[in-house]
Amino acid sequence: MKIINHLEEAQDLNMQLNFYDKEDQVLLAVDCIIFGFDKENLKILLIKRNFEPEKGKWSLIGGFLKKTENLDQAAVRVLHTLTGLSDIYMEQLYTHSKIDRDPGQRTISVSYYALIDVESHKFDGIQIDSARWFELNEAPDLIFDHNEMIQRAIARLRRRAMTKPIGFELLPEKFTMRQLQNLYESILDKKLDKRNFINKINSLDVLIKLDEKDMTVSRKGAYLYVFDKEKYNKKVEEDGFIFKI
Amino acid sequence: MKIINHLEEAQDLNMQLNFYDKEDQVLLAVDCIIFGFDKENLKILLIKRNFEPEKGKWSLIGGFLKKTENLDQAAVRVLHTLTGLSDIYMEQLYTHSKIDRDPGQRTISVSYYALIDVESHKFDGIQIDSARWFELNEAPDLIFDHNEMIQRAIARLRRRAMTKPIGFELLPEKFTMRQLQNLYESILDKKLDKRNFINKINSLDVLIKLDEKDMTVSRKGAYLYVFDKEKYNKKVEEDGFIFKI
DNA sequence: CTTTACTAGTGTGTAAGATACACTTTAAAA
DNA sequence: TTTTAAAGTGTATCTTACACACTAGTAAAG
Repeated sequence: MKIINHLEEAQDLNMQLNFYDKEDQVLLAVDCIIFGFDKENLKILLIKRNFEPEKGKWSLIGGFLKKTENLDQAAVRVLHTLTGLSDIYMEQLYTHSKIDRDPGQRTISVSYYALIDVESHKFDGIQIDSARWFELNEAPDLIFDHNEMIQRAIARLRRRAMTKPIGFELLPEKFTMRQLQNLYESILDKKLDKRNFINKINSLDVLIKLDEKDMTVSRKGAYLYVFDKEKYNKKVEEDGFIFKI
Repeated sequence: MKIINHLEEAQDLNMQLNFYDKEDQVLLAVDCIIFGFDKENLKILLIKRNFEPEKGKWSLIGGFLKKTENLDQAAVRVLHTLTGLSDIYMEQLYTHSKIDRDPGQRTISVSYYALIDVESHKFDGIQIDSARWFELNEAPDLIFDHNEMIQRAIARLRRRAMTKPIGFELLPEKFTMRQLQNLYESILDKKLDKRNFINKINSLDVLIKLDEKDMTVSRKGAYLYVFDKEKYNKKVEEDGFIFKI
């Protein structure tokens, strides 16, 4: 009967599915969408490829997974190798597998996004001559499916930033309310009301206001704040607190 | 100087990263977390492995990616081959790459979750003798990192169900308000207030109330509804509507 | 035919949170 | 001392979330 046939068939296919074929091995790549914030605007770091295929075109930073590491480690290694950066917030995004996404060879790529504060890392070696920061809406056309990866990364960053305190990864340790607001305005791509924003942030009660001012922007000077990570973690553990902007 | 050295080093490594090695090719698997709802409870479908390694243990449904398909296609194929199901909602979740996750061989696995209505698919061939539905909290210990995959899937389902109308994938085409509420209570694992739930759903204005009752549960009978997908899509496009429970 | 039993169905008041909105303060520079 | 430019601050109103309890309808039992 149909079900029995299907059953036998399924068990056969089970075997087929699981007796693998060396032929079906693939190359796994990791590509990093690196977001940076320079107190004004949200940017992404791109490099001009100095190797084939697509030499001379702009692309994300990427590399291949090695047998001796997992994907998170590969992402960290790739980022470090090409930019000198380490100890950076990274998160896996999505795995891209269109058959001809890399015309040279069958490659599946796992995208990661990273968040860094541009100013604090200015001299970490990001000045590979071929690397450059681009405004989100001024990024050039990229190779393969890298544009799609960036779109996904932006969407994810937007969602995450609304419910997790990942924004602070993009700011220096000490920051002003205005910088924090600029950051959220960049991420969400819309203007926010100054008073409402400050009221909301203060009601979350996870920032420490310092007795110190940033005098570089205004005459009056703006108080500096730091994110109180311990307090935040404690609130999350104890009351299931959600950081909600 | 440091930066110049780093620059040269980086370009060298660029080459290293991109002159790939056949040695670094890996097997890519796909594993499916299949959620089902039977008008009462949320369940997952597991199979007892009839092949090594870990023969006899429970696991998710899975298989290997072939050179001729992308990951979405592989997930659809694996699901269809092992259960007979087709035309099912699926979404990519996460890529698992711990080095020893599969003790037999280096395998990276991409997890997908699928949503189906158990009743409507009772005779689609899910009765492979070794497959069974489990309540979420009664699932046995699974092989490899499959438990972790399920936890991630539950978390994702919870978040998605709050902002996208994917819940309807788990219900028959026609359903009662009580079934819809049961579904959300199962997904969120908490009781909801009947009146508030109905008020909220009605305010979303994407259901059509039929002139037809389900008489199987109560004497009075409960009106049946269908999800108006066209109306929903139109609202999303025109006003950026968000389905928010 | 009447009663019983069982689930479906319905509306409002209150509290909390979101939003809109404009003037005063501060300190450096002119 | 005046000017300038950004920082900082509070309240009223609207909207949304939540708590809450009784009536309606039908089939089955007596």
